[in-house]
Amino acid sequence: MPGRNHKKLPTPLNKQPCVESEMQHLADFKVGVDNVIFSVDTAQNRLLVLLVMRQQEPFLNSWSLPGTLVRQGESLEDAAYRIMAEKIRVNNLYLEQLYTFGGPHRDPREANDSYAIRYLSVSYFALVRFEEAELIADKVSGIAWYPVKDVPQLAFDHNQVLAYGHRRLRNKLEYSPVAFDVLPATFTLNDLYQLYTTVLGDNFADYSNFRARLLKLGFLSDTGIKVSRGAGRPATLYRFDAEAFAPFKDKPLVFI
Amino acid sequence: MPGRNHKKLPTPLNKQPCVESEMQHLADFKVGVDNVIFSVDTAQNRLLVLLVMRQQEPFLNSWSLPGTLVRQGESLEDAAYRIMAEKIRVNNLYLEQLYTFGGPHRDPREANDSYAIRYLSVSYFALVRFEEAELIADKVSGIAWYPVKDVPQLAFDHNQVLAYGHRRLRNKLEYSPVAFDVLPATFTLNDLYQLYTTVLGDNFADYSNFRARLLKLGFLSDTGIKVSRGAGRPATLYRFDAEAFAPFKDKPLVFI
DNA sequence: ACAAAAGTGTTTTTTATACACCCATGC
DNA sequence: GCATGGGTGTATAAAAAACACTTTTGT
Repeated sequence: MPGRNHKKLPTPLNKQPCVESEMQHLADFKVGVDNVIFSVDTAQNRLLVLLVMRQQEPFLNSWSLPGTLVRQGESLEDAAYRIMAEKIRVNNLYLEQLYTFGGPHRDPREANDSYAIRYLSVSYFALVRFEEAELIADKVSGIAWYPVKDVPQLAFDHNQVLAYGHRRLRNKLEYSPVAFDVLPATFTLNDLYQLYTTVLGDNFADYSNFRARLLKLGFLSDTGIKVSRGAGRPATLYRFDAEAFAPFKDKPLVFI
Repeated sequence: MPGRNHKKLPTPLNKQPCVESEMQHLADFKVGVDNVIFSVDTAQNRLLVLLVMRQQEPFLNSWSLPGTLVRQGESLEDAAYRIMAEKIRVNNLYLEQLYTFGGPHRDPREANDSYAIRYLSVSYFALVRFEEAELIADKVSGIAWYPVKDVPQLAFDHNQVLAYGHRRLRNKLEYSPVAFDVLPATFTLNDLYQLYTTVLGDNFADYSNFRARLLKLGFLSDTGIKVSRGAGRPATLYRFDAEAFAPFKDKPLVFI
């Protein structure tokens, strides 16, 4: 499990520094990139993650995070964007590296003997707008948004990767303005509030205080446009003002 | 640069799913682990990072972060702990994964043609107690604590890795109790305060408020022992009480 | 008219910040 | 006795939390 670690050091093995002759003991790797792609269905207040059905061994016909192996001349980030481009059509997205899982035997393709190629996975975390995201279902391959609450058993250690991504998402939402990457360009304060409650659970300020706090920060600009959603008073549409937000960057600001 | 990313997706290249025939286009990797090892010299109020002088090409005779290549059957974390054990003798340490740097051409051993082996680096972040850390200088290899303020040009992209590690250290210190892994088992509140100012700069609460806040949290237990350091009133030694801290775990608590 | 959704304001409590002051020791 | 580092308290400002209330729409 990634995260904190407190351990005693093994007793130092008074060994020689790494020399050429040791080359043969080094592991050879293929490097995979797996994306944890989140979106929020504001209509149904559900946090979703994108899963694909595996078309090949190992774990044929298991759901898994969309992933790929890194190609020659391709950076890790390139690979992560390639996965996105293959699975989904979006105009905006937020993407950052998550964690690298690299223990031996995490991939069954690694034969039992220790001379086989190792498979290492660098995971990326992505956030896209649900409404404008168009899934690319190439031929019969399964691809679907799953509510994170009921994801099934996944291939490899992907449940663990997902759990880690979910934790990161919660943190990101609290400490940085990623929310505005998932919402449409203009949104109501209620949309924003729903997003927060959906992802974080409703253990934070009530709507009235949430509202007051955010407006005081001053990086939401009133578009003047009102939109009516069924009964009730129409809501004003706001727009995220990146320039006005700039001064808050890298501050330990929390806007729950 | 690791961190936030907003990008347009490339236009989706309507390609086939990854099949066996593509195996030959995949990159082959050796995986390195590099550790950013910090300690704090409380006597001189300096934040230090451990550097080693490279004994081999590439970057022979450049300072670099201590690192190694991952061996067969060894996990990434194992490799990180092995580096520690080879360079330093300590009783306690904090260690966690930092970031994975994996672009092509980040290592000059990668030949110019794109068919060569790629070198990927998984960095780890470590924190040790300066006073009890004993450096292991195997034969003539250079190894030294450097004040982070004046680290020289390092091998590879290690200056970048260090910068990222430094950022993580500052965050960790603010949001989690790592400080108690670097301090001796018993310490004065001034030791703790010095540590914070050294790492974070003194842009936070004055000593009196710092003190009041921490004591109110209740996870520092008074040992009753007083210690005198030159002139002035003797200070009480405190001990970090992990059990009393437990309820604060995973809370968005900030104790600056 | 009234329910539903949006938006405003007020009160109370808690936390942050600044700073004044007392305490114990070495020299 | 006085400089030095350790420790306590108070007064003020700001932020968080709770919640009552008004406004504007659809039906």
